[in-house]
Amino acid sequence: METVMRIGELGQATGVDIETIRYYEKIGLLHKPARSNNGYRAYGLAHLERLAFIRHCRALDIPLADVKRLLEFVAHPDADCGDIDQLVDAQLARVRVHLKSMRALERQLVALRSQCADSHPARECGILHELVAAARGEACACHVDAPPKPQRIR
Amino acid sequence: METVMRIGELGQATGVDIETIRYYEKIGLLHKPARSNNGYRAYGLAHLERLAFIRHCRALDIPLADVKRLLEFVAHPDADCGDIDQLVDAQLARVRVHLKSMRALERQLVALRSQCADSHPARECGILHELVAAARGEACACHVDAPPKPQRIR
DNA sequence: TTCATACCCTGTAGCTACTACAGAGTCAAG
DNA sequence: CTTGACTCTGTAGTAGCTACAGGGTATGAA
Repeated sequence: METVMRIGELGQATGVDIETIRYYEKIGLLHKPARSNNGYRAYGLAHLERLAFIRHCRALDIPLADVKRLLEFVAHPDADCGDIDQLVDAQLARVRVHLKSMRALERQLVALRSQCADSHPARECGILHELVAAARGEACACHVDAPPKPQRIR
Repeated sequence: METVMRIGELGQATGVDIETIRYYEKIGLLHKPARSNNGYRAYGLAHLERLAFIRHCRALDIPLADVKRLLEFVAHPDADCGDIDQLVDAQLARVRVHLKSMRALERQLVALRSQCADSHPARECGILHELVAAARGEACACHVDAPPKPQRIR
């Protein structure tokens, strides 16, 4: 008794969009499935497991390139796993950097938000004033602790 | 005495990459500057201010489409600013959602990371085991409090 | 039988916000 | 007269999808 699923069922089972599944196949992350007589993709349990694995890694925001490497480790259990912890470390570092800037961002936006509450002509808008002043390098509510020096953005 | 800058100087003054400046011009965010005899872009103070404004908004991670709207408010100070606070609110909400998921992510990655320290065959790698188990919907170190139900990602 | 509808197929283009060239022209200093 | 730093245009690439267009297929109801 073999489990065979069409793409829609696989999507349902894993919570992954159909288009995304086809995309994963196209970039070689998901193996090409067999086809039914009508040309529909026919997936088995192995596909389900692999896709669930990918999905879980993506939920951890691990880039697809790294997911690919992890899948290779899964496929070759005798290979040395020396890089796996580094891969996770790198991901953790990325997340922490992101987290730090997000926290700063939140503070800045809260400060900015406090400058304007109601509707009125834009010329009287505290938010706009803040943004314009900040752009001029003046001290602003949202960047009180930041140096006025221009820094390279992303 | 008019201030005239070439693109490189403008980039230096604002900390924005030259290619990015041209990109902003192309998408209509930055006005087309006058040209010198040799065809080089010749920027004035207005461009400097506008670009600094954009840069500051981007540092707050405000999407370019919203930056465009803000610039329209700056250009039309008599217009009602009713939407500006909502725009900032929306941005704040985005950042907070992001922040929340990032915090969860960090916890999960830390838990995952603790499963593996040294180099050994992949079949013995705790990280890999965790990921595979998680993909199967079993309780895993990184998702102890999460339901095993598949959820739509992104 | 015919029709609606709910699937599925391929292929391509779009999204955000840049970034990275290629291939050419301009200009000042040595 | 050459070198090097700057500038120009235009195109294509990045991540990770997402959204079509334009077609085929399967199933139940009228």
